[in-house]
Amino acid sequence: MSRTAHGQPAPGRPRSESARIAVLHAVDDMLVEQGYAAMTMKGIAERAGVGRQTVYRWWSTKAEILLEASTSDAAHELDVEPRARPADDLLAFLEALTTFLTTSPAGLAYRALLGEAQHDTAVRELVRAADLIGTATSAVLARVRPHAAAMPAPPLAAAQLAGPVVAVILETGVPLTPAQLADHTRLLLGAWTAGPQR
Amino acid sequence: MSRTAHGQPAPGRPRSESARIAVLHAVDDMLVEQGYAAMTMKGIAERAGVGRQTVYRWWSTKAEILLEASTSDAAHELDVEPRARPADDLLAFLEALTTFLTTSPAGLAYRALLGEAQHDTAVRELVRAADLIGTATSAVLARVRPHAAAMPAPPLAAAQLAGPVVAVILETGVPLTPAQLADHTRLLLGAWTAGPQR
DNA sequence: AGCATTACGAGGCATCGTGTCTTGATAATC
DNA sequence: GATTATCAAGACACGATGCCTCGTAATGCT
Repeated sequence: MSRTAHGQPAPGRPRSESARIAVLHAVDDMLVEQGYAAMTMKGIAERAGVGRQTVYRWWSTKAEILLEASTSDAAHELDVEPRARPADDLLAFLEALTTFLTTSPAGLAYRALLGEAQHDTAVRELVRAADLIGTATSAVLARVRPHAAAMPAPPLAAAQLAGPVVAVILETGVPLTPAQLADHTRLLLGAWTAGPQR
Repeated sequence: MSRTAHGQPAPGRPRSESARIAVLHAVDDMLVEQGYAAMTMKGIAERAGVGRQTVYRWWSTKAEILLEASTSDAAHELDVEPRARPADDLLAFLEALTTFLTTSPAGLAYRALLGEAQHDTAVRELVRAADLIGTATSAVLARVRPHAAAMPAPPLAAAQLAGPVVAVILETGVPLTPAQLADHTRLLLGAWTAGPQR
């Protein structure tokens, strides 16, 4: 349980860690009930039954709370069961990624954070440091790499695999279809397996 | 010069189109001077030497103004000169896209809009309707398609080409390197040319 | 030219969110 | 049982929003 950023959380020890947990639960609930835009620091405090100063004591922005509230869920949802065939492995991951970004509360939170990151440097650092999608993508790629001799280095390969999925959702809100995901993995895996075509 | 959304801009015709232009110029300037986050409707009006009501008369949100102010610049910057070889054509486009998203004022505006779109449905519709990146990408792909027999249908192909570039910038703020862009185009073009590897 | 219409700049207004500060109650430590 | 410090609650100043009202000036129609 990191103390988040904000410096140390105060000299005295927290009388109740439960205040932190109440806030995180409140944020979880409010996110699905009213969405990110309608969430306010004041509203979070009231919903959590907590003083406003208590919220500010541990987090300095909505983004920090949201990230802490959704990180573990996100990591769990993007950690797909390995499949025997590489193509199935990649496809299962991309489908999980799509579900995450379009329907999961944690995914919606992540998209909101990604949005804030575009005009707030501090949030950008938070998102980059968490790197939820990059980490999950790399895990899958590590399993597939032995079967794909021509796969580029991790950063580019991860971008090639997940980038199209992420970008389309961020730009339009509508994900690639399962058929498109299948075509994408097939083409990419083919290129990674076959080697450069000069 | 479209009248933007907002319904009709009012029954009477604009006494001076110059008010609109002043606002658009002010937004352009303020975007580079203070960034999107610091921009306010009040500030825009004052900077443009215009009453606040005048701003609200023609645009209902900051996002609408920003989109109108940067659309033509964006389209121009993403319209790259065709190259003889398909690989060069794709690479030149991706480099232009990278420059656009990381250094151009219009590109920064577009990223800010993309950010807002993640928690504002109305903005999402605006961005989707404009579809600046998708349009530019499709134009390039149309030139390359004759040389790439196995290229998927336009929506997927566009996502495969531009998605990784866009996603990495949105997620980290740091673009793919020129070398990575070159590797990406080479691999993609190879896969599109060679056909499915089953 | 003259009149009605309507946008215009300026700024007041209520409302809301933010982040800080204060208060009185409550729990932990000695 | 006294001291200390956290806590919930809410007051506060500030800034942004979007609406509304002025008096003014430009436009369209006759």
